[in-house]
Amino acid sequence: MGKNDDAQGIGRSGKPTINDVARLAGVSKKTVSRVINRSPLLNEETRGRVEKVIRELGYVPNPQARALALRRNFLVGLIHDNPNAQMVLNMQQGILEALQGTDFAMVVRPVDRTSSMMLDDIRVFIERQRLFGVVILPPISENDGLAALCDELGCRYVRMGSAKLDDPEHMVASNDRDAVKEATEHLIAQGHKLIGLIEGPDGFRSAQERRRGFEDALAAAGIALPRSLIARGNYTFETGVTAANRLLDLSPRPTAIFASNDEMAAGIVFAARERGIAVPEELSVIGFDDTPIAAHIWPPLTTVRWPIVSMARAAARKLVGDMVGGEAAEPQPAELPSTLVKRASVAPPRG
Amino acid sequence: MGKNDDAQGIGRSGKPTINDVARLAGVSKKTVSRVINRSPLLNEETRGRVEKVIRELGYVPNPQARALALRRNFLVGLIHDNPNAQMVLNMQQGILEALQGTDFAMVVRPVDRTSSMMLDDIRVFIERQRLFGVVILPPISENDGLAALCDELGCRYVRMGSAKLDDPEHMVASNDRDAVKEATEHLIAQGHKLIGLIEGPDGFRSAQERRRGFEDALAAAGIALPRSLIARGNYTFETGVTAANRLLDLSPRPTAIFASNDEMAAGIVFAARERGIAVPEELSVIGFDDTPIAAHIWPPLTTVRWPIVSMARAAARKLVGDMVGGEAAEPQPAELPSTLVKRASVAPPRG
DNA sequence: AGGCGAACAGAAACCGGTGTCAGACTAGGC
DNA sequence: GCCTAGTCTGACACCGGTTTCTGTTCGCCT
Repeated sequence: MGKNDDAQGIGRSGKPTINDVARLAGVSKKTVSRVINRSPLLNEETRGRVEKVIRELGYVPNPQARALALRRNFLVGLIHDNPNAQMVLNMQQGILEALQGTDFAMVVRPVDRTSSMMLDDIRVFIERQRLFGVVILPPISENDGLAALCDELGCRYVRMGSAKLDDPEHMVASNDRDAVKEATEHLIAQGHKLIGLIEGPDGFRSAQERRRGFEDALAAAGIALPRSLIARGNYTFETGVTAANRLLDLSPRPTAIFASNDEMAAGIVFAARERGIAVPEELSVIGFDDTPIAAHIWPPLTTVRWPIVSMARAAARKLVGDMVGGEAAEPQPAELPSTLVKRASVAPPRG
Repeated sequence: MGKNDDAQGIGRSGKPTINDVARLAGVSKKTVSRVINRSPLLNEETRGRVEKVIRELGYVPNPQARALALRRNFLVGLIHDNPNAQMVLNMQQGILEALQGTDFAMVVRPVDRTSSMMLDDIRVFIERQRLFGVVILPPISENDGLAALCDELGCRYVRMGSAKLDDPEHMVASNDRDAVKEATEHLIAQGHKLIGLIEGPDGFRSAQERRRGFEDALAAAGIALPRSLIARGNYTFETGVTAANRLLDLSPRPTAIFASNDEMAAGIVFAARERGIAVPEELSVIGFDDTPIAAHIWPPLTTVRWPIVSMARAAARKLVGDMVGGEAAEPQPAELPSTLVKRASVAPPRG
């Protein structure tokens, strides 16, 4: 259609504005705005014409102006308080994949769960940046106060976690319990009967779910689980070493140990090595997460692969889904499967 | 709707605006703006009065409005293309520490160095978000085209790297060469004479610097360095295994190997373990970076601690330094020292 | 014919700050 | 006392969108 009718092209001094688009398309600003914001009451023919001009001009709406007018920034926040760098980075990757090609960017916000100012800090963060939404990583995703804060601020949120909560709209979870049950059954199938557990910190949903999966498998096999075979760590390598030492002091000694994450599983291998206990010949080990360290120690760890990149992608899509067209708009799953990865840290018990 | 011109406090419906401050302080918007932006031509008495009102109201300028008016967002970007999650996360931590208490937030942008669209993607990223500045991580920090792009876009930048470049204004570096020299001297002091090197990828400044430090130490000790003792990896665990296997096939076999980063050093330990070679009794290993994996494998790795958190903090302060008051405004160093961390992967050679 | 709603134009206000420039007010020189 | 320079301040336009409001045109219904 007619373009450079009367006025020149675009203002000489930079990128095209909404006025340029309106003028060249022969419509009003408001109509262009309707196109951008996918208003439903719009003639298809008009929409097409405007979109054509937008494409030709390479017009991109100024995010700052939109943020000001809409009182909402096109930013999704990533809130985490996580000791595991690989996990956080994988989450970032998943979110960025989902945001690829949209107008959204990601801002990262690590927080300190132990600080009394935490919720206030997050409040300031969300308000100041006028975040569109946030993805909340475990373990802090289990903090209901934070979810309530998001609701109060009108900030969308998706919590990531290890088990489905009541509200699938705000949740992306994995099925840790089933996966750990499967992993434990793998140990049992190898002939292990004296199996230790290093569980995660008290109050963590993931720790609870994984412990339950462990107990499920033992119960199903009719194997007793004395308290003494359960130790607790806080998901760090060092506490894994400590907990492993406690279990390895037992007599009779367990022939296998499941750890609630890979860091602690690496701690088991480390502690065993210090004591001259051979893995997997004298001690089988299974971890959880499948972080790089699992494959990079000797022996490589059998572990449960936690689909965090997919989970993060799903979470981000769930957040921005209805703001963008196409594939992202389709409903995102609330649960993704974890799978057992068999490597070299498991063998049948001796004797 | 909702405006209350009367002398009441603030509109009940939200946070105080610059107009509220102006009205209560009995000055104009512009004067408040001058206070916020630390304008020098301002009566001290007026400034004090306005600051008092700002404090009482808890007023915080709206970042979106400022971004629109200034055509510049209060965001610093982190650009990286890095395989090492721990390093990236440490960088994020350092940057966030420096940004703590300022008006700035951080947005993260991983890029694909191999993509031909990379520079275009980054251009769009910087322009769209109107970034105040970016911190560029190695190895992509060595890309001069990217620095030129930032200059063109009027976006401040700080490159992080392993050696000082010409321009200390845009650089925060470590002294890898000296640190590796010291690490290698440590091996030599233990009595090693047949020392292998697994260097990083071709074209990486860090790889080059670390190799030079290695060569420096050998040359100073009068030890020859045949080509065969040098293998190359690309900073991943897997290539470390491959390179180590090549070196361990040699006869005579090296009694020590220095790897240009910890991932590859972990690969050496892994490969040695596969072959039944005891570390450190039969093979000493030194890595670089001091990532968690260094302390979490057996034996714990002697390595060079790379001060990336401090470097990132310095980089971010250098970026925003003159925008905020206080300590951050003081000039930031262009070089920070790496230090040798002695652990258990080094021992005197046998015999 | 008159009525009605959909689709859009155009103007103006607004979001919450910042730049420009003119004017007021003070101090010093004659 | 008058003029000039320099210091401080405020009115107003502006950044680039969105929203509100009043029309206007057109097609369709009764």
